[in-house]
Amino acid sequence: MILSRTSQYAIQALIFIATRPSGEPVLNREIAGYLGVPPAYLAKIMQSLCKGNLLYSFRGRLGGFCLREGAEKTTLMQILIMTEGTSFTQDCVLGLKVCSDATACPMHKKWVPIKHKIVAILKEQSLEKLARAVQSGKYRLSDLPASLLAAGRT
Amino acid sequence: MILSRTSQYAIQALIFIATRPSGEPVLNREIAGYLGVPPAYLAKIMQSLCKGNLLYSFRGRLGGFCLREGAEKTTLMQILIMTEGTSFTQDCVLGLKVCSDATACPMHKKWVPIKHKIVAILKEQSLEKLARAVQSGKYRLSDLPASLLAAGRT
DNA sequence: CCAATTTCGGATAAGATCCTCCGAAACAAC
DNA sequence: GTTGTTTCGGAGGATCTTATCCGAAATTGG
Repeated sequence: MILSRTSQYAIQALIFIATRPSGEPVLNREIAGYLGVPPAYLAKIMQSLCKGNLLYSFRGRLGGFCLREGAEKTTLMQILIMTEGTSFTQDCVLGLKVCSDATACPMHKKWVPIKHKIVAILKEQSLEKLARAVQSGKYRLSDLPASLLAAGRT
Repeated sequence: MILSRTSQYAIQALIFIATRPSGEPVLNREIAGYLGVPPAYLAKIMQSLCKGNLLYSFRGRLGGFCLREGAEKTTLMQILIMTEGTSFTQDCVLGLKVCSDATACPMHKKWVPIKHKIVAILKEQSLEKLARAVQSGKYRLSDLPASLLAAGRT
């Protein structure tokens, strides 16, 4: 798998929040229900996204999570650095500790352009943009069928 | 990490064997020593590569591993399917169980071309080709300094 | 204040990956 | 046959990721 579950859940959750009216806290329970992911685990991820200054959290009756000001501009690259660390676009494909243009593994020359392309695409995708894509109805954020999702919303 | 340790060790080991005279068995101990990887673990990986019909194994005094006939033509893609399964180039980036052109996640359209490019490159790289690159001296297969590697060879 | 709701924080369990160990089997050299 | 070498196969441990649970703290509404 190219991305950890944690990263996938984090991205999905953030996009979901970005599709909702900004400023209105969204419940962890609602997000987990919509995405079909384990609520207790998602809660941990949400916590770390708060610590990463992407989200505000509110406890109690009108509680939940919402994006910090400006967080709609966050790119997938920034999110992944938070969840996967910096190494995931830097490490050598073959696992060599040092692998640069000067001292390269036999895949280096072929791999570097791919890596750059991936990073470029990840930096292009903002939460705002991805949320709009979902809102357009052309793209999905969840495996759950639309009928179930609509039911959960009421 | 984009590739599992197991996959990395497998690829490294196979390329290493491909750099050696074909038909002469190479010891697991020698491979592990050259690559700087845990010998007992590598031994398990070698076993599975035998079962995958990439290697012959010989026990006893003149034992070791060598490539099966034609195995120099094996591509990285074939090796990775053995070690990672078929999912690693198929799965959705965001983790959706179903994500196709018809019913796509918001990253799908951007991601698919990258995935195809990766697969294309993996299919281009044969053990033969990679071994020659290492033999040319321009590329390295190991983190260990050349001085140690030369010492180990005697 | 009290009750209900929600996140927080820590502990812990389940699963996968990574890694080690050891006896057994196969093989070569003597 | 004996000895030394090597892979084979199974069992187990270490560590990381994924996931669960629960009491505590914060917040709202009555």
